[in-house]
Amino acid sequence: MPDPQPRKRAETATTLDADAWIDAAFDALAEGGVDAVRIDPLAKRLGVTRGSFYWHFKDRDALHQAMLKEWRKRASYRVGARIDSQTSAPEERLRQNLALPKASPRSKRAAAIELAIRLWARRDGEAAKAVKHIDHVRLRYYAKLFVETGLTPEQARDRAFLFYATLMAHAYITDAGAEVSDRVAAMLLER
Amino acid sequence: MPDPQPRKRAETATTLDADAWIDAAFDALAEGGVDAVRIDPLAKRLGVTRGSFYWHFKDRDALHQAMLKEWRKRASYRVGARIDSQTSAPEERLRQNLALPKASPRSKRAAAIELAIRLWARRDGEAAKAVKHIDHVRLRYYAKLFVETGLTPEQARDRAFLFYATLMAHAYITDAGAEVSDRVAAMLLER
DNA sequence: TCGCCACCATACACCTGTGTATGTTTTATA
DNA sequence: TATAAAACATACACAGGTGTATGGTGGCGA
Repeated sequence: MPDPQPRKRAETATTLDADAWIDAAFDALAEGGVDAVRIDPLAKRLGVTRGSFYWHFKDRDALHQAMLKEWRKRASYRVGARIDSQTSAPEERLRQNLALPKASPRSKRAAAIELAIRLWARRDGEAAKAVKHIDHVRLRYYAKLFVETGLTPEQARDRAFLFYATLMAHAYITDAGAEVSDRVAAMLLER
Repeated sequence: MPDPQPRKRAETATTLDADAWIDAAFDALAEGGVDAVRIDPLAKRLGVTRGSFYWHFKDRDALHQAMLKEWRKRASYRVGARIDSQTSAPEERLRQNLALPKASPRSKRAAAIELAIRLWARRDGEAAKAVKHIDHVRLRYYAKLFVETGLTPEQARDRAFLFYATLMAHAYITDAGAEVSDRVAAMLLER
């Protein structure tokens, strides 16, 4: 996710470095959960020392909160981007949501991040709020699309749940079965 | 999970204490992931010192492997128990699988454990093997039941995937929607 | 070009966890 | 009840992480 937009020179540099810390933090999160988001290892990855971190963040918890804020933004953005997309047919947009996570390296990382945050949410209230919010946004969005395909609101909610569940299972179940989840997805869209 | 079966007196005491460590380890796993499975905190919970641990286990990794072994046993047992159950109707057995995780305290813990192990599996090969195995066992079992309801093997595999996905979503999505997942489950069984 | 400030490095005190070596107590069996 | 093994406690060396205080450096604006 490159962000080469310069606003003010000084401010860009500051923001960019804080984002670099956050990006590295997400890498660590994907690999080992929240507890793996440690300052010293991140500093080694970034080629700097702890001094840099404590310039951009107050403490470790500040980084955690910044990560949650960033995740909320990204997850909401992905939904919003599809809403504003030109491909107006709802079936097509749903199909895109299924096509994207096709075992790409990025989607694997995203799945690991979601797993880590969901586990994190079991002990952290803020993380729990973020997960609840994102789940709500996604389910609302999927239901909205299914309504546009002609289903009743109740039917659409049920179908959206199944749709979301299929996405999750496809991402979390290691025993692939790619063909199976493909046929299942087709079922969800064409019935 | 009480296990009041005495085999030999001495051996029972030994086994019981090792299991006590493993049980406490699962508590820590559910709350904070593998990294939270630390010897000293566990010792404090159990009211003993590190000396006890290093009597029953070689090192921390030995405890981790023992946990994976135990999880494989439990997860397989749950499926096996339903297979040997008296309620022979496959629809009824499927319904039981849906009814059990009804937000009970135990099922919440089990869900957290599964989440933690799935995240763990991203960096540990043994954990990955265990998850893959359990997923396979469960999907096979659900598909078998759906075949008994009259579906073709291919239909049964698809339906089993949806069924498993619904279970996972019900356990992992915090934004409850209990009614929705109930209606969805009914759909999966009655169509 | 001079100084200031953003940015990072260094050094320090402290804490928590691991693993090991060696006591000390309990338990069971002869 | 004497005694050996089982089960746990204690003490130590070491590693890695957090936070803070303070020192260094490079760029850029007057």
